[in-house]
Amino acid sequence: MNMELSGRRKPTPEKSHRASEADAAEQSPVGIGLNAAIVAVADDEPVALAVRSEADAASATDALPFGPFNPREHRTLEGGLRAWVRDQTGLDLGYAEQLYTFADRGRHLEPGDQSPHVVSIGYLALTQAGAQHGLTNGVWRSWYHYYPWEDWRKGRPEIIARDIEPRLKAWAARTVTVSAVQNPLARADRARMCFGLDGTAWDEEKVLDRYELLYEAGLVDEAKRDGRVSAREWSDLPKFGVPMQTDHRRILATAIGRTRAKIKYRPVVFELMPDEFTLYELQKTVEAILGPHLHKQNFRRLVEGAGLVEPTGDVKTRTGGRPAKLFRFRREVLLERPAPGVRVSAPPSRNGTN
Amino acid sequence: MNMELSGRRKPTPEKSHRASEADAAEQSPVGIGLNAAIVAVADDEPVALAVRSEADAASATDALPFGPFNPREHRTLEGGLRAWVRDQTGLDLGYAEQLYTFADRGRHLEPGDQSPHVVSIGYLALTQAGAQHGLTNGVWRSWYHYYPWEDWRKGRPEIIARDIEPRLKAWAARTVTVSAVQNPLARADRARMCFGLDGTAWDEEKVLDRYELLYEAGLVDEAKRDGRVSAREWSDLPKFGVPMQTDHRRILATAIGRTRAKIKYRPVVFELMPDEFTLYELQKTVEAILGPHLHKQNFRRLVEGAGLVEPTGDVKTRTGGRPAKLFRFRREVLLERPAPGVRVSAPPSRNGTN
DNA sequence: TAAGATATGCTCGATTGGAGCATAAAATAT
DNA sequence: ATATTTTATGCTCCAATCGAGCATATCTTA
Repeated sequence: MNMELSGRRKPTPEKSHRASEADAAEQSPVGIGLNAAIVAVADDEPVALAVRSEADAASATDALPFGPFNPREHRTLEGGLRAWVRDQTGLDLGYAEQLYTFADRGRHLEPGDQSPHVVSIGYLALTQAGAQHGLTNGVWRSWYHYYPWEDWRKGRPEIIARDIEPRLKAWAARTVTVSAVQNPLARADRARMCFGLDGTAWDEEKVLDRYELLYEAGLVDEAKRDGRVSAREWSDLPKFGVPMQTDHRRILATAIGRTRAKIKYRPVVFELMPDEFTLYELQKTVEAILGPHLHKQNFRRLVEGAGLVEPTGDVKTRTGGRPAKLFRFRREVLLERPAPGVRVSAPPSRNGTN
Repeated sequence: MNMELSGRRKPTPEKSHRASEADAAEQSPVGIGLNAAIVAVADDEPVALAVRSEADAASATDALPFGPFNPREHRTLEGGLRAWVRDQTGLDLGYAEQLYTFADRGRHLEPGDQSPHVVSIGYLALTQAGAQHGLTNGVWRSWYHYYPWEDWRKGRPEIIARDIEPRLKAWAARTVTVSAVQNPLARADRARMCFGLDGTAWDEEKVLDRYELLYEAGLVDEAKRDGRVSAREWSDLPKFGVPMQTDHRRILATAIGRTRAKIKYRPVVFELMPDEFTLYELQKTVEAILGPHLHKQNFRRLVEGAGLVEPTGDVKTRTGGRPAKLFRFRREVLLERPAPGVRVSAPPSRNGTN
């Protein structure tokens, strides 16, 4: 809930009433950067492509592939993105969608820093992790490397109860409840909603909210790096995931949340799959992304019933048991129903407390 | 489906492998503009705030409120937006969310035009249309002023069968089916999906897709203005909604689509309502946005059952019949369920042909 | 050849949500 | 006043959806 209200009132020149867009360029030249969160699933593990920031060899951190947007060279943002992603990593992106534009990174600059402002536009791309796609730079790293609290594949991750919950509660208690306007939700409530504390349900889509809460509370490394006061109030902090350059972890969190949401109402899983696959492989891929809460028989029924797949006629043997039929994505669904996706129900509250 | 693949391959300097974001600023200084699609519902009519572009008095067109983003003055995009929206229109925005960043507007420039590139970041804001909010500039105009084909309140709008369908079919027939790679969906299929032709269901969220299809087909005024070839192949075109400056109609279309989608899974309707309201007023507001496909009794049951509202104890008389109970939004739901919204089912195919 | 593993079909029951009937309580017409 | 109209609101019925489990098929492996 971005409810920040700016109290400032600047003088109103006549000109501000004119909707001439050319004004903007004169007033605030900034650089446009494109960040790509390139997502795949490799061996039932959800991964993202990371590169190493070499800006400072000593303190090299992970980063998302990044490139400038040059409007003279590329007509569209997405075109520019595809071009440098290919140059930089060797990947030809298939599916790509815009995520969010981040510009409020003043907090990342040292006071007095005069470096130019950069607006970065985050993109989500889905691809297959197979080596056949000619990756030349960067490495696939598990999502959960950066966000261990998101990994519910073996039940509720320990880090939540052990490291996160007590500190967030302490952080919440530390506050006078200032203006409810600026902070529409109290800290304790936000912590409860985000991390499913006290019996509240876990919402796998709130990836960004969770990361930002940890940032605000000063728990993730980026908070300390950025000089957040809240980060100075802790001692002996354990590791809350691997940090990334500037705000790349925010962008990747946005990408993960979007992927988890979108997979449910658009047939985007198939961007992550090879041409032919078994239904169980498909299920494993969905579970890698959402968490393992799927009933096998029902998953089959839903996917087949929605007309999302069709059998190729072949079977895949060596599955360890009865050979599985191979299926392919039925592209025609796109011409039939308006919005099919892999509908999956909410997990039956595997939350322990409830 | 933005599947455009850039075939270009530019030289790969060493530096492009470095993820230093500062590069961007040096390479492509552009202006950042913020566009606000400010949405409200007035007298059961969904409206957006429009200002008049005075750039050229002779050919004044409607525009969305627009302002530059100056990173030196504002720390966040949203903060900057709120500031100039207030200065320009007198409105204090409540709810606001980022929509999309548009940068590919080379097509809007005359060949050889050297004017600086502007990236514009679109925002959606929801507010109440009441005069008490001190509007000082701009006018509320109905959505359907700009997109008459979106107005299904009295059934399928005539303009679809009379003006749109035949021309889109002609436009589709005019084509050799070039590469299926660049055009993942054939023109005819896109037309059918977007406008619910030939018995296909109407998807009220596809507002942007519909507008962009009409643009591509050269039917909306902006296409002619931008010198689109497809626009030159028509004669005696009727009016396909009122045009707007540059790509503001795209932005507003995005806003409308997002509003229609979001109202279903987040309690955002209440941003459009006064503090107290009757359930019927709430229903009318939802219907203004989505179209009138709601069963009154069920709507009540769903809204009350979801715990979205609570009675104030008062009633509103002078409703023309039995006085209606007044309700208010139960803000506590935000602390309970993860994602409540005004769940409404798909319209029972009010499509005529099926 | 038996045991184990995976694939796949089918049924049952709870929940959800669409549709309509019936009644309550006001405004308005007669 | 009384009847009629209009809106509000409670309740029931029914179809579709979906979670859950049983049963069976067909392979691999010991």
